[in-house]
Amino acid sequence: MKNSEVAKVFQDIADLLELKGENIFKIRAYQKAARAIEHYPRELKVMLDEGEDLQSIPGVGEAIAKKAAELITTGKLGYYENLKAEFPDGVTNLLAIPGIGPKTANKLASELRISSVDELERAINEGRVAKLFRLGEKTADNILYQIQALRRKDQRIPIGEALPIVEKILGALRSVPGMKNLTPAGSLRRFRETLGDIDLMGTADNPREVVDAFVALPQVGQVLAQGSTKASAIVNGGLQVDLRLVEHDSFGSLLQYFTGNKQHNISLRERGRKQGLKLSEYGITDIATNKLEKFSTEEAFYHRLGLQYIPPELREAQGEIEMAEQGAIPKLVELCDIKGDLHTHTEWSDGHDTIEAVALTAKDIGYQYIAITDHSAGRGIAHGLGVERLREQTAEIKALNEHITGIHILSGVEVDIRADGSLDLPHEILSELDIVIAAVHSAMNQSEEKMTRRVINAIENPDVNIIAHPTCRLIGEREPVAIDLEAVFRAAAKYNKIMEINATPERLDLKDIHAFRAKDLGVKLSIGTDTHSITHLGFMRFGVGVARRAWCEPQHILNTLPLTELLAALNRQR
DNA sequence: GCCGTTTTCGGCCCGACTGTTTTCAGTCG
Ligand SMILES: Nc1nc2c(ncn2[C@H]2C[C@H](O)[C@@H](COP(=O)(O)OP(=O)(O)OP(=O)(O)O)O2)c(=O)[nH]1
Ligand SMILES: [Mg+2]
Ligand SMILES: [Mg+2]
Ligand SMILES: [Zn+2]
Repeated sequence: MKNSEVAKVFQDIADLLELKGENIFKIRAYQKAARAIEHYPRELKVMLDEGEDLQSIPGVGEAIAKKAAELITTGKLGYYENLKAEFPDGVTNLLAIPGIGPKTANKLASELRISSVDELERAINEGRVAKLFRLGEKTADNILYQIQALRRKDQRIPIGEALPIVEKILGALRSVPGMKNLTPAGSLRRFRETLGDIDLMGTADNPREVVDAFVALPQVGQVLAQGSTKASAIVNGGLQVDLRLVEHDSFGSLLQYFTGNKQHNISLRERGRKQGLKLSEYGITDIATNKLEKFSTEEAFYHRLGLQYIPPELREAQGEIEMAEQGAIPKLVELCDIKGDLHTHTEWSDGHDTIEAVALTAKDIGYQYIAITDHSAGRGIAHGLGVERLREQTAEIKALNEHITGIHILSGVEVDIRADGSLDLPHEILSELDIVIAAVHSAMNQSEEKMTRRVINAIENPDVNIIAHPTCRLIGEREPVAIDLEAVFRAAAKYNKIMEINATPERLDLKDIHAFRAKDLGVKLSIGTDTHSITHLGFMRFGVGVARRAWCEPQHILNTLPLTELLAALNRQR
């Protein structure tokens, strides 16, 4: 059973306990544990197999660890089954409707016997909901609207899709009079791979005026909430934007609050409490004197708490506060540390541009080197290169290297890993190349055992340097293949092979928590854009974002090495 | 249910907005 499935069960337990009216802190404990498990860098099943204690996960104690073990080993959880039996099926679906919390859901279930979204819709249309105590016409209308919105919209948006839209919204917001220090926050600033909404913030002499001007923008549709310091609205026909404003001198504390994540904020605030301090978006209040201290920067805010600054990408409540206490936050890799791109395609296979165009664009970016890694001729790949074409390409690259200055082109290939684990090209040609990346492109529904064996086979192959997009997932479109990454990483560490962080925004593969685990096991990583057109070279920022969320420093990333050291490292591998 | 550099018991983040409220509960960020 996968972590995501375990997390779902605990989240569902939390929902059921809410409906039941259980102690709120017990509910929060389940919610916290569910989130922690969902984002934990190791599979709980593997931990159990290796006899490790699940209580090392923050928020997981004796009771939840025991329940998780039962769930994973037997596939069922008695406590959960009993709890579910107390409620009609599907009643927790009501809680997914924005505006409906446990009290309302409970009321709907107990007084109107409603246990599904469809039933709720009918009841509203028949006027039964508005008659309930403390509900009314407006509330009923709002619920109806939210039901329809929920049916339209497809959950979370990949960050790669969101960023161009965010740029447009930022452009429009900059024109709002009085708006200062406009800044992205929330999951967008933390660089999560998908975003639930777009959180933007700023400062103003008069926040209310700016909020009013925001909702009046032509791009802004339905306004979900609007007050004197913030507004939530649907922008560009779908995306929810949360805009928050404070006065100028609270910029640092607002940025801290609004960047999150929620659990990071709660943990930080609990820690502050123990020092007699009350933390909020307005600043830090000394509880004894009731004096509010304001902060213009986040750095000062964290320092006031005796903590090292924590980069946004690390604020996921996975031990970063304890590390900051000890001054142990690493200096994360940055875009400017990247010396070249190791995964690109040209018109020689399925790319759009010439080798020269790709190389010159890379040079403009400031890279020292660029690897051309077109596809091999394997099954399912259009325009892949065979031995002869690859030799021709190598000759052309050699010629180009002689007349282009300021950038070195590596000749390489992205060789297909066949279903049986063998490579699509023979040793003779692979050994002539500067770099060989290998990847799965077909037969993706193999069993976990087969797929794992297949990829480890490629890792063991002495011609291979890098395993590209190891799980083959496409965010929101294709699930990752079934593969035992723990075993793959151990093999990569043993054979000194590199795992790729594929920076194409719909891939981001390895993803953050898996890259973290690989790094922890001593596996070196590379970041490659998988460029198919020169504009894609800019995807590097997404890969760096993933690497930062994986706590990577420059030393963990192969392509932070300067050219001569890179070539030496590649040679040592083969 | 979790957790501990004051604690193994008794706390558990803090504030904004809405609707229906005659003073605040519910929900959300
Ligand atoms: N202190 C505190 N801060 C919160 C709470 N809920 C949200 N925040 C802060 C931290 C969040 O990152 C930020 C934005 O809230 P969102 O609901 O948009 O969450 P976030 O952007 O992290 O994730 P998302 O991708 O939108 O699901 O507001 C809370 O309950 N307490
Ligand atoms: Mg958000
Ligand atoms: Mg938000
Ligand atoms: Zn590729």
